[in-house]
Amino acid sequence: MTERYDPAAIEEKWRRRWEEARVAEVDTAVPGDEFYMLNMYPYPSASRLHVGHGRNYILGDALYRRERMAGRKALNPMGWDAFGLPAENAAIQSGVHPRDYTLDNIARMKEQLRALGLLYDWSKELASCEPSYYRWNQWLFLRMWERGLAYRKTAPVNWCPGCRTVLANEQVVNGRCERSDDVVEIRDLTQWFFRVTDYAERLLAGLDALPHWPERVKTMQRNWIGRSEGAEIFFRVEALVEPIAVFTTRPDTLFGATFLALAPEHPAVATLAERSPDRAAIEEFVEKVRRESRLERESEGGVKEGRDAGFVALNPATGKPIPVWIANFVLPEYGTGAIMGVPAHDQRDFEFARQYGIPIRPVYRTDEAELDPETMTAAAPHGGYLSGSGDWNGTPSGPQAIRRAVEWVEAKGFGKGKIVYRLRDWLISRQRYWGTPIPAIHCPGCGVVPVPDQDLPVLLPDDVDFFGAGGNPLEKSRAFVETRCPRCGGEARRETDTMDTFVDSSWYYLRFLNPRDEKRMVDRERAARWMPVDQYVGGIEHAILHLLYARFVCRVLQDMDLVDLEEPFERLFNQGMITRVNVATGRVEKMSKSRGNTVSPDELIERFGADTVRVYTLFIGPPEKESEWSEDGVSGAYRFLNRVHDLCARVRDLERGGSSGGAGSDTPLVRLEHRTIRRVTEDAARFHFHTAVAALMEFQRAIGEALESGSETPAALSGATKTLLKLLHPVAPHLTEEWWERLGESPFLLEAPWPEFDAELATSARVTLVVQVNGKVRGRLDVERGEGEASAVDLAQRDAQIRPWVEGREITRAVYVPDRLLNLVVR
RNA sequence: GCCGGAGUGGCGAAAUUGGUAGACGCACGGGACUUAAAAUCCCGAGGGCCGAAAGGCCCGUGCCGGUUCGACUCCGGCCUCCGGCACCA
Repeated sequence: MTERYDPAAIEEKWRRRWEEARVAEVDTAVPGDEFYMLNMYPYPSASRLHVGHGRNYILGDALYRRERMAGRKALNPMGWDAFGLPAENAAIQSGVHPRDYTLDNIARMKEQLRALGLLYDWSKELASCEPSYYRWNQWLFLRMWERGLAYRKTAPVNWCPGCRTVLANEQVVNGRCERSDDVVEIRDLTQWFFRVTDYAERLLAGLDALPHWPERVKTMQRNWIGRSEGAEIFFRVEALVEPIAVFTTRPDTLFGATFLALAPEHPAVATLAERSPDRAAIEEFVEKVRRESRLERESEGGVKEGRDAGFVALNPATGKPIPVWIANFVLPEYGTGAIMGVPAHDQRDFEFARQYGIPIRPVYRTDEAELDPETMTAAAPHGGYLSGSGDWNGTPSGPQAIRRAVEWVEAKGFGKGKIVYRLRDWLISRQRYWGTPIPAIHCPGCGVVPVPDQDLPVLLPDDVDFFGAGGNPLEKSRAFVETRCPRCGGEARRETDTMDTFVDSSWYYLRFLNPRDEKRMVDRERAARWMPVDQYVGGIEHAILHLLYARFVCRVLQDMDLVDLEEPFERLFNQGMITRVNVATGRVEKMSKSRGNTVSPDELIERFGADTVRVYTLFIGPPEKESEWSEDGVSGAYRFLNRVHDLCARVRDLERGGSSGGAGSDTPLVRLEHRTIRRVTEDAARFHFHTAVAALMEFQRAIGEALESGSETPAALSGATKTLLKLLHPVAPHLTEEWWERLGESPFLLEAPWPEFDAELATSARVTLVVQVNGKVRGRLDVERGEGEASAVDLAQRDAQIRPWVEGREITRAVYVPDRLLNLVVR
């Protein structure tokens, strides 16, 4: 009949045409109607994209193309999160230099992005492993150091004695090194931190100013920041000069504090151990807990364990002595690393107290019912409201009582009100080679000295040894390590820690606006025009860390007056993951390289073309939900594009035959056309391309039927077909560009305006009115739009289907929803 | 335990504010075209019951209850699954 659909030829042709015309490149210096579209940049360790990631980029491209057709000047850049552990592991395992490995993967992934027909402004491309990028990480670090936002402190790390390396949590399996199987030690190392906790309050408050962020992400960030109001209370302890500070969210239960518990890591523990007759036992316990992995120690159902330190503290409220314990469930990094134990009003304290026979003393009588009666009678003879013994009127629990309790604690001089956060400072040090060198120099005389700005960038050396004795390869590079102190000129050592890759990704959205700028990190003026990012698209897995750090760094830059911007991402869209059945486990799991259930788009592109892969990937389901991948549906997408192709060919032949007659302005096809424009426009606005494609499938079929039956003029058919091409373009760009041109229009369809609908024409003239009797559907009436209630009731009563249900009964009520439904309530 | 999300045909799913449940697609069945197959096109289809058929009735959106003329949608209680976080004081 007609020529066959040849996706390979069409797609290569348009990839070239778009590239040659540089359609995606924008001059960020020239003002326009800016729309900044950003995909989270890919991490080129996985060597190939899989369809799970593919959905991110395909959706992003569809949104981008849609914005272009809406007439916006739109920027859609792509960069590479190029540093990181996998590249370094590849070097150790296969001897490939991380740089070669990374650049190789970038090249391959770029090829895949191109094959999918994704339009990026490659003139803005950046890779975080280039000195032109990471020098600004270093510059930022120095500025933060000056402001006290970068600092050093000790923190425990997983140390593998065999590899002489620090391990990531995920490299520790059952307390052993994943690679060498050595038992992992916990070592304290002095490391660099960013003081993100200083910004906790602002980061929390800022969430309220993000109406276009998914609620679930904001909730996750709120929980992560974890603000708690309470009080810091001081307990005098015999044998210690300084009192022990505890943090509690329930100062109102102070009367019920029957023990004090310290984290084994608490600084006072060493002193207590020294002065204890039981020193060996305490130290042994401390060591044991410290060896437990974080995971074990914090896991649900973990065993609570403690040792009585053998000393006594004074409860400031009762003046009575209480025992001091050391307990594994007290965490050193939260609050003060010490708690007051109130077994009557805290589940954990209760369990601990029962286990070790510590008295339980309720403060609120109303809470007694919640307590174990057995233990209560045995251990807690005392009861009574605090109002009786304290200075405030205690209403059990509640924010009111707590607020009053704080005031009371302050008035009595027991302590002071305090807000603590669950959020911890951002550990940016990595004992790795493949990252941004931290620009610091250790001088025996001057201490830790910053690298002067004019010496930036501190280049990552290429010739390092990945083998031999293990450890950070940078430490063994004499050319790198040996340097001079910038202050005294004496011999000194360079810092060999490198930065966490989240530093790279926390400001890259600004750098796309001036990627080759050697004079400054960010361009204030361009940022003022382009920022915030209008639409950020990425996976839900970055909901907390990346997005929180990006918000943090943005505020830091604002405080440094480098940009006038509080929040970097105005609209955020997080796709759900693509899942797939894992043959090994039989379970449906998220698609990931480590689980080995990935599908590469390459083979599908080869078989069906990129347009089919795009249509199917978007058709699979709503993008915000997770979707299970199955290849069974791909042929449906392919068949649809074939039908579009055939339809266009026939419309072209019709036009060649000489068109006669103008397009009708109010025909069934025209009305459907407008209805389809409305549906697709609205669906695309909420990223629901799956229903948009469904609408386009119906539209395509209707045009085909009209063509077959001759019920519409050639002009109407041609107009409808071109509308179909426009609406389909964001999803299937190559095929639609091709037929746009073949039907005599000039390229690019990408630059053609998005069609508009006429609200009047988008509604059909006749509607189906559903008739219910007592809420059950009993018939349907075909009526004029806007049919009145009286005549609808009349029609219904005379309808053969409906009559038997109402005949001989009294209609007590009629609910009429015009153009939709008539419900007759009968008795 | 806490937070978030979900549960609808054989499967992926749709139903924009409470108003025709299952659009669109996959797989399946039947038919057309073909010497044949593939491809393509057309038709059918939630379950049960009645009927020769046309057609009709009942049930049906995880479970139980409620509000309403009317509930996939709202409210209360529960179950299951997925994801995230967690002895956070």
